[in-house]
Formats: sequence, structure tokens, C-alpha cells
Amino acid sequence: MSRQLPQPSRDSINLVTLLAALADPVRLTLMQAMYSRTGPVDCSVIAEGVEVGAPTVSHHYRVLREAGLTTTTVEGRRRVVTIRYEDLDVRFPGLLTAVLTPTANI
Amino acid sequence: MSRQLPQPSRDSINLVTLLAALADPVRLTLMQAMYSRTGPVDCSVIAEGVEVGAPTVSHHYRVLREAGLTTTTVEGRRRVVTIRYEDLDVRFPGLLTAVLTPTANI
DNA sequence: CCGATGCTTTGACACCCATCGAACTTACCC
DNA sequence: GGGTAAGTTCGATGGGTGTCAAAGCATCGG
Repeated sequence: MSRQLPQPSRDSINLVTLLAALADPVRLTLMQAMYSRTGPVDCSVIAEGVEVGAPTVSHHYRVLREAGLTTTTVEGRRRVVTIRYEDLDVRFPGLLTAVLTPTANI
Repeated sequence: MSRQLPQPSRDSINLVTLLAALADPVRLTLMQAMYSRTGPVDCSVIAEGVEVGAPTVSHHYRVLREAGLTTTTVEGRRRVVTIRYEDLDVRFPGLLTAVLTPTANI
């Protein structure tokens, strides 16, 4: 039994909000960590290597989700976070690739 | 006789800084206005339709330039602003297109 | 030389935001 | 049920930022 946390519909994803969500070192690190993995991963696993406390990580996951970048599902006491590849590719083609390719982060 | 205002080198353009520069409605509007034109244009011309005062516009142009998105040259008492297409395409391929295509702004 | 023009700088103000500690909620396990 | 574990929420705090009014600085035209 798993429920999904509220997130904006594909068409209501705002570009400025999306860019603001990506324009933070911690959130960009989280997104790149998700991007380099295949399939959904526990958010605690992704958050390794990020040097901020648990409340702050939780805050950043919320910002990413509310911006339309990720989907969060509750499974037991864990949260599984996935990137909304399809929606984002329809809405802003090429954006994710341009932002999250490893070479972009030097 | 025209001089160029200081701007970061191509390799020192930072992705987070660049995204933060784009994550503002006024600056994104300015960038999209430049993107839809061919060749350099006076910044005063571009700034039409933006509903903020002159000092604020000046501030936003500075942020864009210091983030590495634009080049500003001084010509007399005017400033001519151009997007750094080549540098940005080398550094973050596809990003400009993804962010500035008109369809992305709905 | 003098006024007007185009843009910038400075200072001030209000607001937003990233971060943390503490407390809370929910779920798993013995 | 009791304890632990994973996340969230709540305040509070400090720093950053968008905005404007006023003043400043070159530059062009007469």
C-alpha cells in the first residue's frame, strides 16, 4: 500500500519555479544523483554525501516535488523519489538532459 | 570606440549561478526577448514591456552578464546586450534552446 | 558650455529562503 | 505495547535579493 504525495499536474509546471528549484547546490546534487541511477531509489540513499541535516533534506525534496520535478511515494516509513522524466520531456524538451548531464557540473 | 563590460570566462560559468540568473520572471523575459531577435539590440528596446524601473532593469542586466549569459558592450551612452550563444552551447549544450523556446513559457 | 539622455550606483526596505534544533507523526519490530 | 527508526513540521535565525527613490556619471546635441 503506497500513496503519492501531491504534485502539480504536467501542464501547470512553471518554468521559473522549476529553474528556481534547480538553482540550489543541494537540490541540483540530489537531482544529479537521481539522474545517474536507474529506477526509483530511497531518498535517504540519494541524500548521502549531502552535508545538510535531515529537516533540510526534507525541505529540498518538497521543493523539488512542488516544482514538478519529482514524484514522491510513501512506502511504509520510507519515501521513494523519482524524476518525472516523461512529463518534463513533454513540457520542456531537452532541459533535463542539458542540466543534469555530468559534464555540466564542473 | 566601444568597450566591453567584464564577464566571466567561458570555463568559469557556473551552472547553479546560471540557473539562479534565469530563475526570475523579469530576467527570463529579457532573455526570451533577446532570443527572439536577430543580432544585438539596445537593452532599452528589450526592456520594453517589463514593468520595473530603470535601476531594477540595470540590476537584472548585470546579474545576467555576471552569470555568463550575456555580453554587454558600451556604445556611447547606450548598452548593447547579446546572448553568449557559442560559449553557452559549448558549456551547456541544449540548455538555451530548452529554456528559451517560446513554447516553454506558457 | 549647458541641458538632456541613458544608464549605473548607492542606500534603504521588505521579503524570501536555506539551515538548524526540537517536537511530532507514522510505521516497523521484538 | 514499548522502543526505535524515517521523515515531517514548527519556530527561529541569519543571509540573500528584488525593488525603488535619489544621486551620480558619461555622452550627445545645440
